[in-house]
Amino acid sequence: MDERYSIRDLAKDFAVTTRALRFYEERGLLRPQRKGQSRIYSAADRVRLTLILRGKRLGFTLDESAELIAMYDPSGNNAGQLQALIDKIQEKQQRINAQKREIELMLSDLKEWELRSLKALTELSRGT
Amino acid sequence: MDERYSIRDLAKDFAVTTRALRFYEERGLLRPQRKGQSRIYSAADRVRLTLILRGKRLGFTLDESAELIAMYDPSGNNAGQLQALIDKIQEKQQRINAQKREIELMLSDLKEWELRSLKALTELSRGT
DNA sequence: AATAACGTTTACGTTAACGTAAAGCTGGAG
DNA sequence: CTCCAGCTTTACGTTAACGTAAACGTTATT
Repeated sequence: MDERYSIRDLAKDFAVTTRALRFYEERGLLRPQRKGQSRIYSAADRVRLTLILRGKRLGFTLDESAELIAMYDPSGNNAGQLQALIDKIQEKQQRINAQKREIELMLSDLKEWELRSLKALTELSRGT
Repeated sequence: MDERYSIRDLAKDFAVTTRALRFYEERGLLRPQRKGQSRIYSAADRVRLTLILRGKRLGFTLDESAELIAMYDPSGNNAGQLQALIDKIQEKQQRINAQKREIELMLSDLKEWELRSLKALTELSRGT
């Protein structure tokens, strides 16, 4: 249950480069153990990496993800942390919803134009 | 109806810096006229700027916005252009919807945790 | 022992979207 | 004419998130 993974295992499993993994560590987002000079990743590290990548997909910066992961961490888990985390994520949700509305507006505009130009074309071909 | 605006007018109206405006021009997204050495922006330029900023809010790069604006442009307006534009924007819409779903999942997870930890706390204070 | 296959550190390179600063026109108020 | 505010060009600086390359250690295999 506490499997050990090499850096290449992780890179392969998550489709990222080893450079990225070392970089995340440098930025404090991962803290793999060492066996000699080599890094050894645990299941917990995989969870953290999952969160990092999810953050990226949602447009968070690495610093933001670091913050979120720290809040996720059940070490200093006073309920305030959790609520703060929820707040942060809800903010993001607002932005995404705003984007959704904006792009829906663009599309309805464009489709209206499309209709109009189609009509214009057919009328034109009828010599109206 | 074909008002003329100085670079500072535009910067103020759209809350961007003059540097940004010159940069957009350098990247081919704006083409203001010149009166002597100074730039003179038209209503059409304002529309283009609106599209640029909308693009930014939606997470498009400037290059992508340039492409979209070119398609918007009614100069070479064969209906194919319009459809291609719609397609591109629908792609973006998919991504945004995916983000929306993903963040909703995160939130429901978090709220569930919240519930659990609250329960744990109260039970603990009751000495259960 | 030699080679291959991985891993490590160190460090410079890259792209995007401007920020910031320097230094020089220029048109209008006084 | 003089001067300043506002415009211009030129160019180097900045941040994020790695890419890329060099040079070197380690281990398992041949």
